[in-house]
Amino acid sequence: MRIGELAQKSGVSRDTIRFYERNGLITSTVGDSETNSYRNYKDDCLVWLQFFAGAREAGMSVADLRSIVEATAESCDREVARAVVQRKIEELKERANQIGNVVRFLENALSGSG
Amino acid sequence: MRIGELAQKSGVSRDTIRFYERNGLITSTVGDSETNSYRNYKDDCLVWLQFFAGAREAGMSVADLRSIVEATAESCDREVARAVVQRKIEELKERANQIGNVVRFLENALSGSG
DNA sequence: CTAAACCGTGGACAATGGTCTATTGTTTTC
DNA sequence: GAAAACAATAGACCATTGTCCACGGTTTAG
Repeated sequence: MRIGELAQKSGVSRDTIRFYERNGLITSTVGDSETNSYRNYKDDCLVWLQFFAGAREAGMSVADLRSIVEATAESCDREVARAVVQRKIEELKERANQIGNVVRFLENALSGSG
Repeated sequence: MRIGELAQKSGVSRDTIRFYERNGLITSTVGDSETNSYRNYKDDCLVWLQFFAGAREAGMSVADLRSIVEATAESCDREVARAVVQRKIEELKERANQIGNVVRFLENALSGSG
């Protein structure tokens, strides 16, 4: 599919898709038309982009995402990939914990001074 | 207390403290020495800074923090403050949820392709 | 055929959240 | 009293994460 369709389906803007591509989060191929150099995106790009959107909201950096993408590439060791992802999971859980602390602090502040 | 002590106790760098102060997260007063213009920070600055550190880790922006600080100022309506803080709490909980989704996605990816 | 919509490339611009440096003056410590 | 540590201010600088714009070319719809 072309970038416009991908953008529309994923809800991620063309510019951001290109930005992600420049940063190695997704890849595309140049189609074989002789008249243009439009790029082609496979379905898994859509899946990734949807994941990226959620992950960014969850506070993961583009660098984090890249490390996951890279680790899970076909060429990579399964065990290494597993370790990288596991690590990110731990970090996310820590972050969730931290959010819990902050929420408790704020709730406490509310009831304490209310 | 002076900025150095505050930095050391809070674990937040002088530069960052000044940055926060410029952005209205904390305030200080100029001491009454005739020879210098060193600023004075009260104990509650330390409490705030510790909160800020956790809140930033939890993904809150400086603007978020400012809105909390401003809403909870003495001069402000208790009910307004409560509403602002409650709103932030909801946002944090949403974020925690989002993290949960991402974690589940990643855990699934691990067990799915493992 | 023509206008509208699309595409690629490249680079400028912007907001956020700091960090570092330079300069000048003050305290503290030896 | 000299050196080391601290302080204030101002401004430069940096990475991150996009967004926007201009350009020239392509495809599609009417």
